[in-house]
Order: sequence, then C-alpha cells, then structure tokens
Amino acid sequence: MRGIIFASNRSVEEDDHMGVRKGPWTEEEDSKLANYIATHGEGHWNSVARFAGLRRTGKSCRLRWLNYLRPDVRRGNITLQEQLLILDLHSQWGNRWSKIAQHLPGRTDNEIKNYWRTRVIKQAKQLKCDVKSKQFRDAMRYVWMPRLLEQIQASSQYQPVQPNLCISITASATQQDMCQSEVPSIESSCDIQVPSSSYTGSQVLNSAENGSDLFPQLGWDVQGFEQGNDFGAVDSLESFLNEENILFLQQQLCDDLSCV
DNA sequence: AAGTAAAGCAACCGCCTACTT
DNA sequence: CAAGTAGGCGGTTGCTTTACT
Repeated sequence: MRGIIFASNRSVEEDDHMGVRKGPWTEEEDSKLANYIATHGEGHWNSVARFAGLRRTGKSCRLRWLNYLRPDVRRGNITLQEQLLILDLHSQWGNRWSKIAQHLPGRTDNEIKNYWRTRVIKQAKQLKCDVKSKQFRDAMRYVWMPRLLEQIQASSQYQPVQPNLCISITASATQQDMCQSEVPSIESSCDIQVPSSSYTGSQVLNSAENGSDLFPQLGWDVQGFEQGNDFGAVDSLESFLNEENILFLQQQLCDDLSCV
C-alpha cells in the first residue's frame, strides 16, 4: 500500500498550541481509527478523534476514513467504464465530485477530482483549449466518449461490461439540462444523443467500425480520425490524445467549432 | 549517476449548509 | 430567531515518485 509507506516516511507536523497533529497519517493512527470505527461505527467525528486517542481533528479523521481506510475503497487505475461515467456525469453536473463519486462504487470524490485534474485538464491543455470550453466538451462528447464506448465494447468480448452501465451523452450541458439530469438514467443500453438525433451505443460502435459519419454537425470524419491510430490500447486517454489526434482536433476546433 | 521537471495523490483549508441549543 | 457547532464539499497545496536530460 503506497499510502502507508508514503505516510510513514514523512514527518508529521504538530500544532504546539492545540496539540493537534497534521500531515500524513501513521500506521498507528490508522489502526486506532479503524479499530474505533469497527467498534463504534462512523459519525460524530470529533468524538472519534477524542475517544480513539487521536490528536487529530474530526475533519481529518473523517477524511482519512472515507478516502483511505474504509474497507470498500477501491484503489488502482480508473477503468474504461469509470472513465466514461466520470466524463458523462461531469458533463451533467460539473465539479460535483461527491455526487459523481456516489455513482462509482468504491471511488472517492478525492480520487475522481484528482483524476479529472491530472488527466482531463492535462488533455485540454494539450488541445490548447479550456477544459470548460464548448470546444473541449464537444471533443469529449463526440470523440472521446464514443471512443471509450467502443473500447468498452471491445474489451467486453473478454470480460463482461457492468450490466447497469448507462451513459447519456447530451449535446450541450445547459442549466436546464443540469436541472433535468439529477439522476442518470438507468437503462440496459447506452443512449448517445447528438444535436439533431439520437443514437444507441451500438449504433455509435457500428458507425465507428464502418466509418460512417455520426457527427455531421461537427463535420468530423470518424474514420479519418481513426486511421493510423492504435485504439486497442487499454488506456483510452493517452491513446486517444496522441500527437496525431491532437493536431486533428486542434484543426477541427479551429475550423469547425468556432462556426457552430 | 545526478539533477530537474512533471505527474500523481494524500491531506489541508476555507466556505457552506444543516442541525442543535 | 440567532449563535454555535459539526459535517460535507470543492479548491488548493505540497510531498513523493517517476520520467527525462
């Protein structure tokens, strides 16, 4: 566990006046907190901090438990399905990390937030556009997310896709959309909505496979976009935004989207 | 091998809201 | 109703690790 090694090697700051410890948690502190919660349950974090013999704030205890010690916390790489879900839910709700995390069992809001900041924003920078811009959001909806769907479909030949995974890709995340999308729809298929019409996930996949133009509003040629690219790679993000694709997207963003 | 930059991530901070007194 | 408190959330920081020169 990287975190424990990480924590044990770092110095711990202590507030002399209050006797409150800050900084990384030690194994001993983790053990005290976990044991206390195992006996008394979660909640009343200030009491937890006091009665567990921890010189931490209640907030710090809560955060440590939720983000690290909780038994159902999932660690490791974000899967393709999770990436797709994060992109979709973020397009609906914005930076509502805890709300997004509720739909990714075992993932914490902190982890999703970190994923977004380190991976997604990085890609926006490579495209030389703001992550909040319409251009980047469109790139996500019309290229990146369908691509993720395709990869999920491809990988499902070897391992089953989450049965209740449902993605609703909306054309534009207006305030109205956001109000209407409080809860993601739960369906057995994946509905992809583009500005003038609606496509199912399989249609998107077939379209991508056959090279038909599913994104006429943008004037993007999916087949052309894909040529020469290795989309069989596991890491969708890095394979999606290789140098060739970035140049292509930059060109499209300049030529087409500015006119939409 | 050493130095530097970039990436990844745990933890803190400050604000907001809900609840209690 | 107002004040105080606790919990929750998003933004940010800073340390460690990894990649690169």
